[in-house]
Amino acid sequence: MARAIPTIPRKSASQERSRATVEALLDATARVLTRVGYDRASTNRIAVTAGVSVGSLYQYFPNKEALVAALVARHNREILQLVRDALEEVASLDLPTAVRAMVAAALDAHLVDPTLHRIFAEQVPRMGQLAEIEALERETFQLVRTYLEKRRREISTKDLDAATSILVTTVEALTHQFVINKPDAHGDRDRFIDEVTRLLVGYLMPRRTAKRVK
Amino acid sequence: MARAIPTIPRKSASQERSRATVEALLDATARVLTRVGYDRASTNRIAVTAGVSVGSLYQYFPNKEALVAALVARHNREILQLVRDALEEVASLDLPTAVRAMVAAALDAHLVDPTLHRIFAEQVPRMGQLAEIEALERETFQLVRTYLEKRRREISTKDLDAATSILVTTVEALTHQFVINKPDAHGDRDRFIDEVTRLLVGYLMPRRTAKRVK
Amino acid sequence: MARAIPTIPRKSASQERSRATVEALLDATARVLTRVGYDRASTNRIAVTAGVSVGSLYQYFPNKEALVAALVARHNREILQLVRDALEEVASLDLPTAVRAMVAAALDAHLVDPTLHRIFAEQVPRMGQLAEIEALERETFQLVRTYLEKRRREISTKDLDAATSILVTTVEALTHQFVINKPDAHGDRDRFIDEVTRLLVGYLMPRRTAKRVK
Amino acid sequence: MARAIPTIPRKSASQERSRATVEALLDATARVLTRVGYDRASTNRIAVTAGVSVGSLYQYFPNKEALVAALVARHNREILQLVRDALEEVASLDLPTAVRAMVAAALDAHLVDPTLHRIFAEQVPRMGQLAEIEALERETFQLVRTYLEKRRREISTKDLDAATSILVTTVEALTHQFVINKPDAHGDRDRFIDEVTRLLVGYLMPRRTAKRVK
DNA sequence: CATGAATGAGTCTTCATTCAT
DNA sequence: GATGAATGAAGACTCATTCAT
Repeated sequence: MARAIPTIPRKSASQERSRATVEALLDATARVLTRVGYDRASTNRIAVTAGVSVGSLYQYFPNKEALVAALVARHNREILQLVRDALEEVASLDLPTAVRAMVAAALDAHLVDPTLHRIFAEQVPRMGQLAEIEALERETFQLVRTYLEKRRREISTKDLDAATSILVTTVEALTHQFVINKPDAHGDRDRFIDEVTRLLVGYLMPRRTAKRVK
Repeated sequence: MARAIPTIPRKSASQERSRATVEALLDATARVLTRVGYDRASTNRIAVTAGVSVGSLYQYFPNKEALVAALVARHNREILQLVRDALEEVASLDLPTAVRAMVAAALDAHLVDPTLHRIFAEQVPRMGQLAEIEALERETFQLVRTYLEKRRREISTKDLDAATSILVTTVEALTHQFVINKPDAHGDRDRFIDEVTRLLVGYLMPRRTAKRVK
Repeated sequence: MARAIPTIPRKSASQERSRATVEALLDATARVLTRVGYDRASTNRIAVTAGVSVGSLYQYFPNKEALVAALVARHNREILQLVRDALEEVASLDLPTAVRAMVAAALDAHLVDPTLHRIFAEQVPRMGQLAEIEALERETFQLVRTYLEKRRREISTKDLDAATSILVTTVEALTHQFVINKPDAHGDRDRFIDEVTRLLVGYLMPRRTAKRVK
Repeated sequence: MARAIPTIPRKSASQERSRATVEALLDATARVLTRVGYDRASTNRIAVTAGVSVGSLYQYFPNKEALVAALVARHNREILQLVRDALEEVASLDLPTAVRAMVAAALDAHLVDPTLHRIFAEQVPRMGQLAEIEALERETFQLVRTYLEKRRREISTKDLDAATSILVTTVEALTHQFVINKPDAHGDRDRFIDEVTRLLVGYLMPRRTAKRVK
């Protein structure tokens, strides 16, 4: 019998080419988006920037929105990974420390590509309906909720869903606003994290302070 | 002394007609925006809806953005008035009560025209540069900050700017999210206000709980 | 009292301008159609040929098909007028003479703009659903049927609908084929008319021959 | 004399595969044509439907038109066979019976694949220039003409070419119209055939009636 | 020979804006 | 000032066809 031919599942040449094209298109979309904004980002321009023909663009994305949505999804996936890692690291720590770490992680997440993030926030029409994006939001929710569940006893609020929702929304909003308004406030970073942490910890475990005082 | 010339600013007939046209255009913009969305809202369509010719539209607004910006401004002005009134009413009340009232006011504000609000939030490209809009945001900030200043002694945080910023951003984000996700959760309303109030009061006066316990 | 100002309903300037634009567009469509065929006739090319902007084209016609359909309708209307006139002229003549005149009229109709006619026949996708075109076909049917009804006693067939249908279809098909295949057979024209007349008269009044023989 | 080399045309394996691919492509073309119409029938879609790559399609057909032309040709060949068989069967019968049989055959021919037939008639740009299609038309003409020639003495018209032309065109037009307008008029079928037969027999042998009357 | 990713010229269509009336 | 017909740049998208693998 002949020597076993290595057939480890390898992407066929064409599959790799496809993948490369898709990546090039997403990169180009990001570049064009940051350079000229959403409205002036045409599919033709994106294709040219990607070094690919418009036809190829439409081979992989049915329309402009889908293209941008895919980019958003990719971006969100990266961010989600940061959040996931952060939560994993703090899984065993006490709540205040964990919250602080999470806020820091959220801030880092917002700084992955701030320009792009800003574009997404300010210009890209919300396509909440897009399944993938919603899924990512739901996963973030779940990750946080799961963590809170483990710490349930330390938390005063009984409605975990509400607490999670408030947590996620608040962190997102404050982080976002901080990054938008102080793009280079390196010094303020820690103070900002302190404040937000205080806000959230005070919400989740108000008794703590009380008991101590007693 | 010369006879007082009546200079009480009185709109001339044509001035009034102008004003009416402008109002009609803004109303039409709102209607078209909510009906077909930002991208498909063309100036021609808006003009037709307003019962006015496109030419007239351009008589009053240099371009499409200015038109939308004016609508946003008008909408914000209404909302700001609600906030102003609310703050005035609670000026003398204690902080928890005041915060609760403000959250309620913010919620009301978001419910003035939820559909339009959603469109603004999700579809209208942010025109942060537009002077008038920025001014309104600044005024909101100032109103809240002024209130906090009066209550300074009850507040633990020393950095009032930071506190104001956090307050405004958080209330805005949570309120917005609540309205978007639960367009008809009448029952949840009070629980929502409770939670947000607790979050913010806990942040502004953490000692309170402690002292009481003692 | 001042002299009565003549207010005979006259097309306003803009209405006339509109009408002129539409006419120019239809003429251009005909020209482009005959020059490059249906498939290569683009709306942009038509607009340029008409000396009008594409935008104007779309002001009056929602799409290419509508434009072509309007042209077909205009062409059919001209042809229908020929048929109508011919039928009116022969209304009082005996059937054989009338049929011959009608065939001649049909032939003339097909020669109004043979190139265009050929394009319509060979290249333009049938849009049978278009109301106007169907209406014209129905009117032709009615005109012929009405004539036959008047001559009912001379006709052997009892089913007038069937007879009309056969008449119209046959004349149309034969005339069309003659024009297509012999674009310049001037001499054959009379012989052709003879044959078709014989075909149809033989169908409508077979007894005639018989009686004569007796 | 050299040993006879077996040249009996035998399809090689690959030749058979080729043939199968071609058939698959034609079938797919028919299916796509009937499903989405001519304009939306793209070569890519046809290839996919045929379970073949676009590249292969172009291996066998130089362009889209050739593909459709081949399908038309195949369809016409089937129809022609029906006509041929019908004429063979009636070769020895008297003219009225023969004509009736032919009309029936034409009707059957039109019902082979009415949807496809309709598409050809209404949507496919005439490609009269295509040699094969013209050849088929000429053969139909010849078949009919040959039959008429055999029956020459019974026919009054002297110009056999003209008679053939009129016969073929008329039958084609009437049959087509009948199929298009009454897709399910089972009952009318016989009456229709009667009428058309009467039309044509009356044309070919007008004396007949006369004689009878005597 | 088969494959199917890539191509890109060419379409249709929209819409903010202008300007003659 | 009002009107609305006209403009035309620009964009989204298609599809017959090619060619590297």
